Amino acid sequence: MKPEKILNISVDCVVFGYDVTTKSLNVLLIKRYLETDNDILVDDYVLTGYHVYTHETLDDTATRVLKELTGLTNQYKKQFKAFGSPNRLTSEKDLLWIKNEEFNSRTITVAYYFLLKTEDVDLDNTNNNAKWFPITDLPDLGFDHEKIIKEAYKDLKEKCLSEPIIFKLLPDKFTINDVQDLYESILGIEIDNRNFRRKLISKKYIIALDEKQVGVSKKPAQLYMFSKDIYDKMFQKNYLISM
Amino acid sequence: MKPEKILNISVDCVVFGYDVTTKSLNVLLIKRYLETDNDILVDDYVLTGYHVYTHETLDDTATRVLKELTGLTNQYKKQFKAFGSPNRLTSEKDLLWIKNEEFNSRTITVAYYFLLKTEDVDLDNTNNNAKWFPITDLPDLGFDHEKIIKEAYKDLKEKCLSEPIIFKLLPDKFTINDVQDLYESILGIEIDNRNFRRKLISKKYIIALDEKQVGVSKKPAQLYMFSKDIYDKMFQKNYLISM
DNA sequence: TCAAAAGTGTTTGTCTTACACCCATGA
DNA sequence: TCATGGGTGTAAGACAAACACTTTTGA
Repeated sequence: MKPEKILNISVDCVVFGYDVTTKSLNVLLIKRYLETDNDILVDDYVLTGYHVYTHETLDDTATRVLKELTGLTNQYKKQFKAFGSPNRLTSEKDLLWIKNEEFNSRTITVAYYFLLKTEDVDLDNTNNNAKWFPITDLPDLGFDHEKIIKEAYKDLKEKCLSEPIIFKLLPDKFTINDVQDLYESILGIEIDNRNFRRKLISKKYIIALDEKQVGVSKKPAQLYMFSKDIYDKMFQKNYLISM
Repeated sequence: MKPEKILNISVDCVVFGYDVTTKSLNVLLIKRYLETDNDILVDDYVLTGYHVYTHETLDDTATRVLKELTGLTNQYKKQFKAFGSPNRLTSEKDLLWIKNEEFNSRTITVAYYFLLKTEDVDLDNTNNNAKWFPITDLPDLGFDHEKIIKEAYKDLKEKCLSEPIIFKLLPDKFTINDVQDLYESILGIEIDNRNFRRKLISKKYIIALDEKQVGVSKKPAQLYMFSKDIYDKMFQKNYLISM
């Protein structure tokens, strides 16, 4: 039985990756290009996404979409919002583009974001014209995808304050300063290094390894890892009313 | 032009209301009943919900659904999750029920919750067999609506810790103990009255009125109100990393 | 030996917690 | 005058914030 697309329901994925060396939080986007003999009709970027198949859950669709783009499975994903405005795909450009595609202009999309390690993604093996863009410097975007990315980013900012999802963006072994840099990138703030260090090291689920950085041309830093096991065991949501 | 339903996309609404006198957080549910000559085929409750119309945004649909059930508009609403499992409507009961309705068994629903003051809802004027149930004592529920309610409740628990949405569930004039009781109901915890009082009163957006309770048979309590204006002005999300 | 980033302590103030009794009122 | 829920204060400990210099390393 051939899988059957639901023509008016899609899943779009905001793929976040963090580049440790440039200290940049990035989003993975796909080139959209259409021209006639004389004219460039469409030349921008969009999120990766696809129809939901009739036999799939929404989570399944998101997982499939990520796998097709990056080859990766088992990445952190979160469904954060559905977008369903009747005119979300009705700009001139978007209608032109849709003409060549198989989907309904009245499509509702369920949006997910993924957090993954950029080092796990090999863009040269994708034939999608996929490219990383810093969240602070996005290109021209098609459909309502700028809005979707903004919402994903907002949710990520909030979530990273209350859950240790930030480690999904880092290599398994990281330095304290890596974590601080990442928080600073995501939140757009500066953090005092001494206070941050003390706070992070005091968490029982942050484990110092018997290892230091290698191949750096300066003093090599202590490496740490995040223990999900310990986190899960000790963590109980603390109900501190702090509005 | 007659509004046209999208047959595979719906919005379901979890309507939360708080009953100050019984100190119970309640959900508004609708009776679902179907019988043959001999048999009761369906006898349970469901959330209020409806198809999305082609010209509507998802928010529009939610607003319309609430208005049709309660007559209310301008209530706090939040889209919290989309549900799209292929078998979310495929229990025997649900299929029987759907046969009499106009929708597709492969329907995706975008779920919202509303927070409102029970006193604003006049159930006698609705002809929907709608009824309030305590969140702690829900009846047998149709479709995947138990799951939807659980997720809504989870989101509410989290949100009420970081945003002052709790006041949407209270009358405009309330006592400190009302607020404490409500937090205790939602979170299922006990809170120290003196500490809570101090903390709440210290918020600049909690304003003591020149008024006390009337018609109570004990010492009447001081009344307060919540000032959204002050809250909005002073509030900037404080980025305290507290995982 | 130098450049660069890693790493380190203390103080001050604020916030959280734990805890028990008196007060004002209407019946 | 009594029953009921409203309202009050303090001390101890934990946590957050501000702040500048020394150390280690590879080049």
